[in-house]
Amino acid sequence: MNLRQLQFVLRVAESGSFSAAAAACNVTQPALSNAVAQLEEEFGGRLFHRTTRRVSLTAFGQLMLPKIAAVLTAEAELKAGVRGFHDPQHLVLRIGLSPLVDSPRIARMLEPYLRRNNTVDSFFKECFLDDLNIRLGEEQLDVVIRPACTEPPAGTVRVPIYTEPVCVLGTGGPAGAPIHLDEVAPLQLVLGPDGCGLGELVRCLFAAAGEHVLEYPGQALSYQVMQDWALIGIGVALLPMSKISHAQRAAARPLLDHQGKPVEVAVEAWWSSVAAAPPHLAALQTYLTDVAPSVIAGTAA
Amino acid sequence: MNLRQLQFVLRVAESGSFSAAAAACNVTQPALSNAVAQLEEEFGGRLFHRTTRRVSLTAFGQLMLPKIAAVLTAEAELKAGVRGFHDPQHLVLRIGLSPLVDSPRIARMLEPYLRRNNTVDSFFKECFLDDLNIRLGEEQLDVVIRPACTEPPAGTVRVPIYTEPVCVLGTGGPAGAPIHLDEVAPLQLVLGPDGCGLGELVRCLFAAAGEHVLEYPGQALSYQVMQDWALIGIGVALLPMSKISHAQRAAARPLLDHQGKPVEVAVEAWWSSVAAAPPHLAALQTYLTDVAPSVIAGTAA
DNA sequence: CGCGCTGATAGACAAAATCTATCTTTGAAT
DNA sequence: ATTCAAAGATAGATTTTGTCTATCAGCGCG
Repeated sequence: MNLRQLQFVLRVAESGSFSAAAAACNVTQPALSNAVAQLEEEFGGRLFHRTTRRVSLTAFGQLMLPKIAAVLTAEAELKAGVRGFHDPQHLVLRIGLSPLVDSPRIARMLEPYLRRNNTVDSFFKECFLDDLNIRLGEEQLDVVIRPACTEPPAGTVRVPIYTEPVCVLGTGGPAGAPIHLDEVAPLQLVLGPDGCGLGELVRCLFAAAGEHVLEYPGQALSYQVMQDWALIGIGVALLPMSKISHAQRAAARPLLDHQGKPVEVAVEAWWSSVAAAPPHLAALQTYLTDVAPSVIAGTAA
Repeated sequence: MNLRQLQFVLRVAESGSFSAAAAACNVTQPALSNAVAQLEEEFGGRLFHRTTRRVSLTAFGQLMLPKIAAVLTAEAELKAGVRGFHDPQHLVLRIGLSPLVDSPRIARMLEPYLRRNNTVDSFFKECFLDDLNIRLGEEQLDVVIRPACTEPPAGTVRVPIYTEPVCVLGTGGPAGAPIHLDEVAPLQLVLGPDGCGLGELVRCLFAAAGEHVLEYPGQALSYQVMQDWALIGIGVALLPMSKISHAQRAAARPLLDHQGKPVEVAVEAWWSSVAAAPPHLAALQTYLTDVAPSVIAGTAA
C-alpha cells in the first residue's frame, strides 16, 4: 500500500473512469491501472467493477473508500502542518544574549528589522555562554549574540555584528591613556561572573600574548562589582567599553596588544544552519548578514 | 512523502535510535537513514537532532509527529477495515482523545478490556475538542476521552475517568511548592495550541475565581513549546502534570484555587447514547462505567 | 458483424530504494 | 588528554519498483 495508490483509487471513484483519473493524476492509463490492480491484490479483493463502458465501486470498495479518504485527509493535514510551520500566523523571535554584549546597541541594530517586520514579537534572554549554546541546540532560542571567543558547534552560522574596545580600570595610571597588555599582565585581575565570556576572553588574550594571568581569587558577581573592586584597588578590571559606567568612562584606559593595536571584543550572531528556518527567521538571518553591520556602524539609516 | 518514510520516522521517535528503528523495520540502517533524510528534505526541515549518542526530536519534529502518527493510524484503520471485511469476527474500536489527556494512562486503563476482547483492534485519534464532537456525531469515533470543561451535546453519555492536578511552570518561585491562583493571575500566561481544551480550562478556572487572564499574545504550538517558553521566562505555563516533561516535573508547582484546594482537570469518556452499539462497544461502555475508574486508581488488578 | 471506446497486458527503460562496505563523529572510559 | 566503541552519514553497486510506449482484448453500439 502506498499513498499514490490510494490517491489513484480516490480519483477513479470520483471520475468513474481509469483514463480520466490517469489524466487528472498526470500519469498514463496503464500506470494507474497497474497501481490500482496491485492495491486490489494486496487487499485481496476488487475495489471496482470494470466494464469497458462503465467503472463502479464494488461493495468492498464502497466500504473502504471513506477509510482511504481518511488516510489522504490525514496526509493533507500533515502537509498543511508542514506548510503552517514554515508560515506561522504568529511570529516569535527569541534572541539569546551573552551578558557581555551591549544590549542597547543590539536593540538599535534590530530596530529597522522589527519596524519592517512588525508582526514579529522579539524576546531577549540573557544567559551564560554554555547555556546559550544549549538553548540554541534545543531550539529554545533562534539567534544568539555573543563574543566570538570560541568555535561554535558544527552546523552553526556565525556572522560578525560589531566590535568594541576593551578598557582597563584600576591601574592608577593616567585616565584615558592607552595601556599595553604587558603593563597589565603583572597586575592582579578582578574577574567577572564566570561563564559570561569575559573570563575566557581575557584568558585567550593573555595566552595569545604569551602572558600569564594573575587572577584575584574572588569572583565579582556583576560588572558593576568588578568596577567597584577596581576602584578600591583590589585589582584591575578588563571590560568592554559599553559595560563601564558613565561615571568611570573617562578613567577607563583602552587596552593595547603587544603590537600596540587596541584590543577589541568581537561580537557575533550565531544560529543553527540545520534547524528549519521559517521566513521571518530567514529574513532576520539575511538582515544580520547584510544590513546589521552597517546599521551598527551608523553608515545606514 | 510515503507511508514507509512516515513509519520510519515514528519508529525513530519511539526508539530514539536510527539503528534500533532500522532493526525494528527490517531494513538496514542506511536505508532508514536515507529515507528519513529524504523526508526531511521534502519537509524543508530536520525532524531529528542527531548525535552519534542520542537522537531527539526537533521542535518541528515534535509538531509533526502527531500528524505523522495520524496518517499511520488512518492507514492502520484502513487495513483493519480490509481485514474486517474478509473476516467479520474482526472488530474495530475507535477512540478519540483530547491532546490534554494522558494517553499512556488511558492505554493502561483499557488494557484489561483489550486483553479480554482480543479480537478488537483499537485505534487512538488525537483531535481538538470541536473535532472530537463532530466525529462522535458522525460515528467516525466510538468513544471520546476529553476534559469535562463543557456540557456534551444531547444524547451523550458521560462517565468520569480520572482527574489530575494542574501545575504551574515558570513562576520562578520555590520548585514544587503549591501556588495560589491569585498569585498566578497577575503573571502573563503562555497559552497552548487552541482547541485542545487547555485554553478553555484556564479561562473557566480564572473566571470562576473572578480573576482576569493576562494572556501572552503568542500561541505556543505544543505543550513542549509552552514549557520552553516558560523556561526562558516569556510567561508562566499551566499544564496538567502528565504533560510536563520529566526533567521539569520537580520544578512544577501545583496550582491551588481560592479555597486552597488543588486545581484538577477532570477527564471523562463520552459516547453517543443514540447510536446502535455492537456488542464489543456495549461491553466497553459497561467496562468504562464499572471497572475503569478502579483500574486507573490502581485499586483493581 | 465490424467499429470505437476503454481497460488490461507486455516489454523496455528509468528512477528509487536498498544493500554492503567504509568513513566520521561523539561521548565515555581509561 | 587520549583512546575506544558505538551510532549515524556517505559511497557505489545492485535490485526493485514505477512508468512509459505499444498493443491486445472485451464490451456496447450502429
